[in-house]
Amino acid sequence: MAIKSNDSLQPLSPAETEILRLLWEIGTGTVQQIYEKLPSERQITYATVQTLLRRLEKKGYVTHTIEGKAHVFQPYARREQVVSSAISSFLEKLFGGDPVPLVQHLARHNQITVEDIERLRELVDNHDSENKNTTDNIGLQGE
Amino acid sequence: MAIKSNDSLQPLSPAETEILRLLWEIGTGTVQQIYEKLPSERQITYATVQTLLRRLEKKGYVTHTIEGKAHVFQPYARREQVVSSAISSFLEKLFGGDPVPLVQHLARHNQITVEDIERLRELVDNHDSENKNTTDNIGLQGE
DNA sequence: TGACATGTTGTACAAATGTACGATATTTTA
DNA sequence: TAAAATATCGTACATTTGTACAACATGTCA
Repeated sequence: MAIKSNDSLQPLSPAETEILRLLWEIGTGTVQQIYEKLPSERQITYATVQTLLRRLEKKGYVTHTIEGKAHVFQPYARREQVVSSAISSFLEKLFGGDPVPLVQHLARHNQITVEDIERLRELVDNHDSENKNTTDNIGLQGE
Repeated sequence: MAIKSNDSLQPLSPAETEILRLLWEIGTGTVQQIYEKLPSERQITYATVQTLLRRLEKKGYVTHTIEGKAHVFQPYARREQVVSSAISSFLEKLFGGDPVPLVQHLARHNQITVEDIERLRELVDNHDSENKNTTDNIGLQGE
């Protein structure tokens, strides 16, 4: 079966996201390798990981080449894009698209530190010099 | 049917989250009112909103009282808690639990401004004086 | 080269999700 | 008070999701 064409990916389910993330981490890998990378509390079988990878491929998020008898998977869709759209739809559902409450929540719960924020500020500052008018850009636009 | 007891809520689906958020916004409301609050692009029927509210109630996220012939719904689970757990599981799947890449992404894409970050810093700073040792608290712990 | 180990494929299947219709009950209102 | 409007309730139903087994294929190693 042909994989889905690259543009406009089908939605990623949570379990699929989890697997895709592991693949991003190792760059490229077999079912085995991904399976092994699962935290031990995560009790699913090899077969399940395999199914998830099959689905990811069908949806156009990964591809594979064959090496020996095993499939070697690698990410296919651009990570940046996948992450973007995951964040967008998450923000949309939970906060109507406004990212600020999300970040506030993280700050309040000490999940980001002063240092993190310091670093962020530099990030935004630099970005600013290339893209003016960052100041009032709140929220997501396209929907 | 009895609603689920308050502790350890069942998972929220995206569509349910969307509806619950609207209810949070208006505080209290009938199916009608929530239905009307949906963005016009969101093409679902009154009946669907109703079903979603029924499911939210069954899962313990909302309750209702009766007013005239209509049900008036209101949030039941603590918003803070719901948001927390939604963010946690989102972060878990997409970034293995680390919130920093998420915030970085938002910063890079100009979805949070320098001002936002400034405000955040104050937030964290104040928090710091009450809870020492925020400095190296990165990521989520419990899993 | 043949048995063993390890992969993949086909398939399954219950539960959750998204969506909504039709019947029935109950207010309103003319 | 009868009809119109509006709710709820029961139910349905196609998909997607999470999970996994059994059968079959194929490298690999003794």
